[in-house]
Amino acid sequence: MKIGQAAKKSGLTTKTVRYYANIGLVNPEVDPSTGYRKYKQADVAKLQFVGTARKFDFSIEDCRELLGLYEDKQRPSRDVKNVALKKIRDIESRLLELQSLKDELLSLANACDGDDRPNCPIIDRLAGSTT
Amino acid sequence: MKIGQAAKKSGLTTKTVRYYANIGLVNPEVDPSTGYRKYKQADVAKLQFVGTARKFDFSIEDCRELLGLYEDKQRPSRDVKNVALKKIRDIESRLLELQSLKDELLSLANACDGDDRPNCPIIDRLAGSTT
DNA sequence: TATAAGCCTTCCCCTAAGGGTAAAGTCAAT
DNA sequence: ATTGACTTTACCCTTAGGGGAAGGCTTATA
Repeated sequence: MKIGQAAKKSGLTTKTVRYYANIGLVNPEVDPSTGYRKYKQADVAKLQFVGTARKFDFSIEDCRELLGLYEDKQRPSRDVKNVALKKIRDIESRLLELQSLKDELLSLANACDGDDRPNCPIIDRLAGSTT
Repeated sequence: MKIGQAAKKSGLTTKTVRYYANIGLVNPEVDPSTGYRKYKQADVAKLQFVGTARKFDFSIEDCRELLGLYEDKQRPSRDVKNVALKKIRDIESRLLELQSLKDELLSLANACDGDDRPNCPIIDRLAGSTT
């Protein structure tokens, strides 16, 4: 099938599918007379796989690795689990950062009257006041 | 003072300070004979202010707005608080997303034996298995 | 058969917030 | 005068594509 249908079936945009072909992530056949990309069912499955992995916040390079693990039906599940655990650790550290950011912002916001008067602890804090 | 010292005092890189000048965020004077940027104390304070705001995850455009509020000593604190509350809402929605991502990844990882055998629920899920 | 619609191709510029590096001008001290 | 440290602009790089132009292909219809 042509790229438009492959995109529709995989839930991606043609732009994205073409991008994946360009970076060698999902390589379709190419009709040499027209230059049109031709996608098989297996290619669509890979596109869907990548689409799902991207939703899980895996980077393109992560997806490249996962796709390799996906295609190697004999690889130890340990290899896959390690990639997932690493991603989980990434997410956890971002969660911690964001949480503490939110906490400090929230306490600043709570300390700010938020009325017509100019006094503002938020600005004071951003300006470096240590109090 | 010249850019190197302003950068040091503000805790930013010269690259960053130059960038802020280029986008009109913190505008130093320029010596027309040499082209060197000249930073005053007030400029350094603004750089520090932006540096702190950036650590709070405010975008450059947010910083531009906050800098305006910082310079206007008469603005109602409400204006500042609104910017902060919006950022807090942003952070909260990202926290929710990341948390649910982490939860699903974690349950997948827990379901995966992570041993020598190839069977892997993580791959299965990425491949679209609804189970 | 002509032609128009709708698909496909490559190519280039755009995003956020700078980092890296090169070539060239400037400043301070020797 | 020269050396070394500092500064300038300018260009390319990063993520993961999005937008759109210009031109080729295909299919349906008049």
